[in-house]
Amino acid sequence: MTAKGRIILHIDMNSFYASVEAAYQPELKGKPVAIAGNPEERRGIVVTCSYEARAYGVYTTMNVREAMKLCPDLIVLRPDFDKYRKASKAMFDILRSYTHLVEPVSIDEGYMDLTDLGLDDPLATVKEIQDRILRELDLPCSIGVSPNKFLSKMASDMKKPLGITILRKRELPEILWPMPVEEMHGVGKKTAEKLAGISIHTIGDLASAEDIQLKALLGINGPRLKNRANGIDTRKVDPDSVYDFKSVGNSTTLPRDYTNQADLMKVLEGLSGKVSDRLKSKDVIGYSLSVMIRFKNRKTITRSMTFRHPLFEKDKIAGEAKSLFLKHWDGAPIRLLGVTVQDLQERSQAYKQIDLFSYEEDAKYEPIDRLISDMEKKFGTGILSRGVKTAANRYKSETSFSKDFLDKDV
DNA sequence: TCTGGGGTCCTAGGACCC
DNA sequence: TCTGGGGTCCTAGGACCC
Repeated sequence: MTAKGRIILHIDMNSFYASVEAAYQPELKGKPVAIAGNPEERRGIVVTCSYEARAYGVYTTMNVREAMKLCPDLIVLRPDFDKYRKASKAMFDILRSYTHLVEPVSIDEGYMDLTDLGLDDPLATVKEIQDRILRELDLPCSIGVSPNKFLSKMASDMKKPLGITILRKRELPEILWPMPVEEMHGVGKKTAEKLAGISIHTIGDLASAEDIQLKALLGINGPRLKNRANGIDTRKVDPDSVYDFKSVGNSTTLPRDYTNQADLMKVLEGLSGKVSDRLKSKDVIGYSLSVMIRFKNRKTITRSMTFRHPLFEKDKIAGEAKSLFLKHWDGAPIRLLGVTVQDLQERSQAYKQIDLFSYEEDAKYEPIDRLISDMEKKFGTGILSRGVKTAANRYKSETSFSKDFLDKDV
């Protein structure tokens, strides 16, 4: 049987932020470098570090002061995301010069599908890609090559930095199956613990586990992980997936725990402003809002609300975020606040809905609960029920929210 | 080891509809 | 009045990833 599998690549930039800094400042090369927040603040943690720093035991999420104890010569730089975004774009431009089937996953990694290029020697092309990124941008990457996304992702992780790893299906028993199951992409600490409970310790154990048992333990994720362990993954490389944002949020750990309401309101305003700016620059609007609250003891809650009218203006987002926060705050010291807008839609798609629902000036921008109570006053209590909410959502893009709509059999 | 900020996807219960 | 089954929406939380 001829191998008619696909040729999927996973490109993973090596210690990306640190490498970008070294590309800008060659004197950093060969030195222990960490990108981190301010060590004076509790936010001061290592975001990325060079391989030289890792040799000292420095790792991502480590406190900067901890890191400097381990490595006194550590060069600590503040992150410069504009720089990283620019480098990322240049990197993806190189990938796209081969095929449009490039799917960015994050700022420093992505997938490519080379199948349809009909290459005689795919490996030569893979080497060329790695080489060009290194020569043209001065940035190292590791590349995994296999018939699907999952295996390529696993493969790119196997040789760093500057590795190229080819993973063929027939090699799975030898290469993949002996690995601890927690090294599988998609298996974290909790899942690994659960799996250990039914004596699954390696990827091979998972590959031969009972479907029913996995489903009972992990839900639909169980059989999916088992498939991956067997090298089965049918996900396509989708160049458009980057444009499907599901949410836009900003959060911040406060310099100290706050209890003063005015201070907290200021923070929420700042976060709302950032979210609003980002929504506008992406040209999207949202229909629900959630506020994340982390207390002194690190316990974290989220409180959310769905709206009839789109959110994108700073004042609107801030107003709703504040009232949502105040509704659930008892004065306890706060460590972190976050504001996120979800249920996004392209702004161009949204104009008609704004029109449909502005049947009444003061109903504009009201959350549905208030809108409904207003309408009950107008049309009588009997006519409206909770079901109207569901129905309104179902029909929101097809019909107008008017007396006509209320007369419909819903 | 006591720790950031950006996300995605899944689960589960209550309320409701048909 | 009690009964069932399929489904959606909303909210909250958890696991995971980079």
